[in-house]
Amino acid sequence: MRIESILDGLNDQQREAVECVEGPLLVIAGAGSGKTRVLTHRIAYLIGHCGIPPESILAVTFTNKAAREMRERVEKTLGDQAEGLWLGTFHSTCVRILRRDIGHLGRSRGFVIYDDTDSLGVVKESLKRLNLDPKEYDPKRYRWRIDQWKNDGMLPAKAAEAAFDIDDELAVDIYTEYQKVLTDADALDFGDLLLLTVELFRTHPEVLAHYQRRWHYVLVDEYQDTNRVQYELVRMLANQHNNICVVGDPDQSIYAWRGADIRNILDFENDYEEAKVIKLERNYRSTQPILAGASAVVANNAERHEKTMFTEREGGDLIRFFEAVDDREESQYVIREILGKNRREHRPYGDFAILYRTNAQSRSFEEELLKYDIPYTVVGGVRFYDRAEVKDVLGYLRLMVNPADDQALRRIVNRPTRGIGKTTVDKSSNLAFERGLSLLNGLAAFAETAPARSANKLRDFLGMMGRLRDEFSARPVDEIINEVLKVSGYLAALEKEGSSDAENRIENLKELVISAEDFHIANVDNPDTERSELELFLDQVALVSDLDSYDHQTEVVSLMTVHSAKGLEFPLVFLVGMEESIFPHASSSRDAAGLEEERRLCYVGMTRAMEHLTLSYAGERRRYGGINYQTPSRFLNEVPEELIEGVASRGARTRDQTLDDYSQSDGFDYDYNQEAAEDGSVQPGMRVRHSVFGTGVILSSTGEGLNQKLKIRFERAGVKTVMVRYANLELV
DNA sequence: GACACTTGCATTTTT
DNA sequence: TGCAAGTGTC
Repeated sequence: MRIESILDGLNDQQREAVECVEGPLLVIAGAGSGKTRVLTHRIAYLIGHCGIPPESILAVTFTNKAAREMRERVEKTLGDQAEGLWLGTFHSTCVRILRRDIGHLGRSRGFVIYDDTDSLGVVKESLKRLNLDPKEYDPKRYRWRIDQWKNDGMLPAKAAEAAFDIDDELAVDIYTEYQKVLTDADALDFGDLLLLTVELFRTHPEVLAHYQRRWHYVLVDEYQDTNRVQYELVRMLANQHNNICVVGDPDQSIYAWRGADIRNILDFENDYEEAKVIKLERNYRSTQPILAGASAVVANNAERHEKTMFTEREGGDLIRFFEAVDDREESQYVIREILGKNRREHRPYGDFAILYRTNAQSRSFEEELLKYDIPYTVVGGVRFYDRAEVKDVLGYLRLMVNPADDQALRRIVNRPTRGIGKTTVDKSSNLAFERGLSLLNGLAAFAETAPARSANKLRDFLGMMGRLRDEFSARPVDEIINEVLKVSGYLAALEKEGSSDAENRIENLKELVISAEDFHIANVDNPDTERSELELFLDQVALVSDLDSYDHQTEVVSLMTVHSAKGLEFPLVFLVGMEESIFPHASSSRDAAGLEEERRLCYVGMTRAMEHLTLSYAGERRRYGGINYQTPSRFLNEVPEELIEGVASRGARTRDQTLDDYSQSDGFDYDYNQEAAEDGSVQPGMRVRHSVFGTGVILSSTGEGLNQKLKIRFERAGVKTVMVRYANLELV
């Protein structure tokens, strides 16, 4: 491998980050600065130039998508030279370690992975065992608390030491019970995957030593989002060789609420002696106004690593502000802009993204997109593998692999309904608890004494599960799923229902079978002698997110939360709902830290845009049934005036005008109230009234006719730049 | 045990 | 307002 081809096309800082191979390195990589590029080229450089064997390199990311993209890019450069490289998410890395070594902790290697729903079920079960009323003791709150402890690397014993009041002590009791329930079910939740790996390393230095010997080079992506356990994990692994390279951007740390600790990245230089720091400050993504606007906003944060981003994409459109009368007008405006740009400028729909703070905001935009038949995808929301029908089928599969999986059993025991209801399950559950059995065995025990009718139903069910387990566990997954759908009566029940919803579910199940086929095909070449295909399949689906399957399609508008948009980019971005209480969100704005995280989130949202950014807000908005009067987000005031182009609301007229009016014309109707501009009579020095900004004096103008841009000093609103085309101007 | 009705609740969610 | 979980009735 020639060194030039690896270093070609990198700027000086990127190149330095790639070549600085030994010792601790922190790469502060601003938005759009080529972070992934640095990581992948660094790996290629290590292997292709330095001759480091791929198996002594570990690279960890947060998402499967990031891992996949990095792997693809590395393989593109190195081909099969990269074989043996360990590149995965934190969670998948830990799963692999635990599948091999969890025995040292006295746990079984065949554990299943519980998702959030399962883990909430475990909290409920724990409350029950402790005789606590779930109405008085909110299960969600305790799940949250337990999760915090796990993120902080604390098992129940540690948590007990740190508990500060009676309520927290009770939470420790629940946490203790929770871990017992998990262990009984031979299950690990997401937090356990990390926590137990760290625990394993802490208590078994010889195991840690094995991995330290193996990995001489450790790389971590999105380091600003690491929590305490992840921090410790990385630290332990890197401790031996000290060749640790972390990449991240403190300004894009937006997961503190999930336990991420921004200090991990801010303190890197103190934590690792003689750490080198390289800043990537050149942005390759956005035009100057966008980058300057976003940077100005985030500069208001106090807790910050100073950095100055720049772009060579000078010029470009100003950031557009749109003030709508209400949420409906906001969505109409956005969708009409999309439609207009698509038709007039032939912008493919894939160039557009609508970003919002909360998922609930997607609705009005979806409705509008549907009206105009514009193709779109909503990222996030319900994951494919979280759909009820998919989870049901997976429940059967999980139970086949692990008969102790009580959460899976509870889910599917009466789905489709087969006459095994709440009473039967409750009785069996009590019996299981008394005798220390799994719920499945509890059902079997209960069948012994139950009245004939329920006993028969139970025996049918147990027999079916037994047969599935004995005869199908070792088959290809797609075959197993088809068999489950058949013998459980699941498919038949859906077909009988015949509703469109049922048809939808059947479609989803077909999709599941297809993904199982794909998995089978991919797996044939690379058989794991120790674990069955079914087990591997379940591991994989437990660790995927909706975002992982998100493909940037060229003809589809993307809708998602700002959180989901991190790492993505779009030529044209609408960041909507820029209002106090939404963005920043009311429940995050109470303390300075929460507000700063919201501001970083705003920065993330704005920097997704490559060419054009519109920030919109509505004066009133329907929320929770009632109408709320909204004030513009404080973040809007933080964008420098000279970067803004204001666009006026169409005000009352829009509200009366129905959409049909638009679709009957060509959908565009911009020639309202332009009397003042039509004869070119608008000139600097004139006084005008703007429907939103009030009265002001025109300072300067550029362009002609409808495209004329005016800089106006408003008495109340300050200096704004508006376009005659959009502004509702009146001469005064 | 199944189904209709009521009630409470409503950030973000890489795994 | 709109949904999901929980409660009450047949």
